[in-house]
Amino acid sequence: MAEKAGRSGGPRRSIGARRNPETEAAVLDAAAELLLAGGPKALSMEAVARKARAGKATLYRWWPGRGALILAVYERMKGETAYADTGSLRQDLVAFLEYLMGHWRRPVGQLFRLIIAEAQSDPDMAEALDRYRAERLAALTAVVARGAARGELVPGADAEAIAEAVIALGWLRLLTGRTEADCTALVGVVLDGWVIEGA
Amino acid sequence: MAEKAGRSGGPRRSIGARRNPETEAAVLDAAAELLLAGGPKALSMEAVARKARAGKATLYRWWPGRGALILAVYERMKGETAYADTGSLRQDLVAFLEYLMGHWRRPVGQLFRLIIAEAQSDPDMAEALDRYRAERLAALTAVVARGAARGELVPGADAEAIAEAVIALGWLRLLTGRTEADCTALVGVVLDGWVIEGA
DNA sequence: ATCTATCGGAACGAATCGTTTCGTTTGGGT
DNA sequence: ACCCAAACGAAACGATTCGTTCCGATAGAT
Repeated sequence: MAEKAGRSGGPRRSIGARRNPETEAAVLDAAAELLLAGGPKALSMEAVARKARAGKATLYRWWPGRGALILAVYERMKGETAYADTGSLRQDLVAFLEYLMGHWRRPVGQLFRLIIAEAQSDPDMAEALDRYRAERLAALTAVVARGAARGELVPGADAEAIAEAVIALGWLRLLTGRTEADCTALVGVVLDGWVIEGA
Repeated sequence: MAEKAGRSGGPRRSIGARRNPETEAAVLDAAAELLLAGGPKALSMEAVARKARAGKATLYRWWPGRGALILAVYERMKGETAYADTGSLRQDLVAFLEYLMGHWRRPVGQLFRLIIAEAQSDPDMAEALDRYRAERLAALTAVVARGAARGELVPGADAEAIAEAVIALGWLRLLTGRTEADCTALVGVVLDGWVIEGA
């Protein structure tokens, strides 16, 4: 199933001197399905080309290698991350972490694990991951800073350091297959020292 | 260099119906040198066998695959982790994290990154990593609990959660290539909420 | 003395890699 | 209207690695 041979059943042909969107979609579909079905090592350029009924030349024309293909699949799968604004920093962070963990319990989590793994040996992947991480860290730092501006934290609290600690816990849990977690407790460990409960 | 052909220059032969320690040493040396020189992807069973002047049959006889070989190299490289006992929990944790970061700045850190990466797709490696992680978590939890027993923490502090948060920060820094860090600040983020400074 | 497990070496089929070539299709520039 | 250029699928290439399987030689174990 899902061999993606186009609606007509026939093979996709060139649509002229420009990129065929159907081909791109078929390739990314095939790559995603391979990841889902057989895990990371099932994703070979060879297998993707076969399943997508695409030529390897076409693959290498648009995606320099395995890493680029994985990133493209990820970019397509990940949606927009929502950052709650409940008025309580603690609740905001718990909501973020619960969203993150729930997100990672789905196939996209397996994909992100693979990206982190690839980044340990592929410089391009490492750079892409670092950009993404910095982007997320900045967003979460803003959440913490917003809470601090509301006077929820003791003076001198380092918003970025707190955000990084929350993210670090998320990564550790993801990489060790423990995304079922009490997010309230996890946030509490990091936050309890800095929050002003009553006032 | 370091082609490890034995002291006499000739090839190693069987020493009878038992394992040849020279062969084991030569294989692990070769694997470690390949990792150091060419990175993770340079470590293939083929290359190790070539450099160690060993038969592939010999490799597969003792190490089921790439993962087992990597683990064996790691077991051989990692020394005993020392857990300081300064009388101050904060100083103990800072010392631990500084030791860890310093440790990981050396080649063994690159190796540990590779192990984490492999564990994301290799179940055997994942299990081995989980055992190791649990072992280290228990040891660091003991350090925190020791401090709590001395009355350094507020009542109700979760020693294991605090230890896990410290480890999580270490992992995040390792995986994102930022092992140069202010360990005092990192520990502070997690610990400041729980420590009783004066008393 | 025989048994047995080890050793290095070589070869095997299979899979994947990255590149290249080919013929076909068709939009866009001239 | 015409033709070039680019994209397409398909196939083949040599190279590399994988995991397995033979082989003859070695030497401790029984």
